[in-house]
Amino acid sequence: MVLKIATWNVNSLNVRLPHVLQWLADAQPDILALQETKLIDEKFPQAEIEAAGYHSLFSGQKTYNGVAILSKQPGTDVIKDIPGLADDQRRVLAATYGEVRVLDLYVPNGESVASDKYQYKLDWLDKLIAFIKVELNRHPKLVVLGDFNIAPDERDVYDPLVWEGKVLCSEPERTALQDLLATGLHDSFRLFEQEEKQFSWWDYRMAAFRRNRGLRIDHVLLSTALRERCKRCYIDKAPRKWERPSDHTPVVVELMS
DNA sequence: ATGGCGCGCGCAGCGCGA
Repeated sequence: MVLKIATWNVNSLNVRLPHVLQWLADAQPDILALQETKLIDEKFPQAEIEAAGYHSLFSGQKTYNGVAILSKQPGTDVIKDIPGLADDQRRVLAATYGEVRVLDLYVPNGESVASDKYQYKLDWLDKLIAFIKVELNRHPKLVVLGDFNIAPDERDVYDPLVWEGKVLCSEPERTALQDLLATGLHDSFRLFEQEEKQFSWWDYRMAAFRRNRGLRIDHVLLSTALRERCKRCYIDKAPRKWERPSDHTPVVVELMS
């Protein structure tokens, strides 16, 4: 048996619900973590998702942010905040599915390295790392996935010179991601030999997708106990080719269960 | 060299994303 787990920043679930339902039908994931739903909980399309055979957990707000986890089996032990981080922004959702703990993240973008939002991003990542140390002790079988808004290294950037030192690629952000991995997590994409120039996000402008001018900023991180069970990690570019797509596309892992 | 799109909100055009 294979457990299929995916992450997708949908850039408005209101607009992208048909895409999500289509992708659920096509890919049949066991768990799909969403980011940027941009919906208050009262407007979450729970009935439509249930009709597709999926349970849902969600933590949303108006206009911005918002995370959700869709799953074939219901989740338990739900957390909607990093403990000790009082934050109105809905960026965190954790739940347990059988023996696997899932932590869905929408990491702050940061805007630019000179921005207050960039400092907020680095502080947020510090708090996250402290939380993950605790979470890994409680749940050795941990998946941390989502939109990290960090391209881990040069392989993850279409033109490293253009992006050098810029937000999403700056050294402090990359160091924070390395510190996060050092708690005992592994970038599932890099567990395997991969083709070059594979990305999970492409700007809507400049025909960036057609020219493959993208970044790999959406990740599925696995604890050591789950790394051994990971058979595959791939980026599914198909939804990025659909009409009116999100600028991100799903990243998928398959675990032996 | 710059900006170029798409979203929500709300009804014009701006803030935001990455």
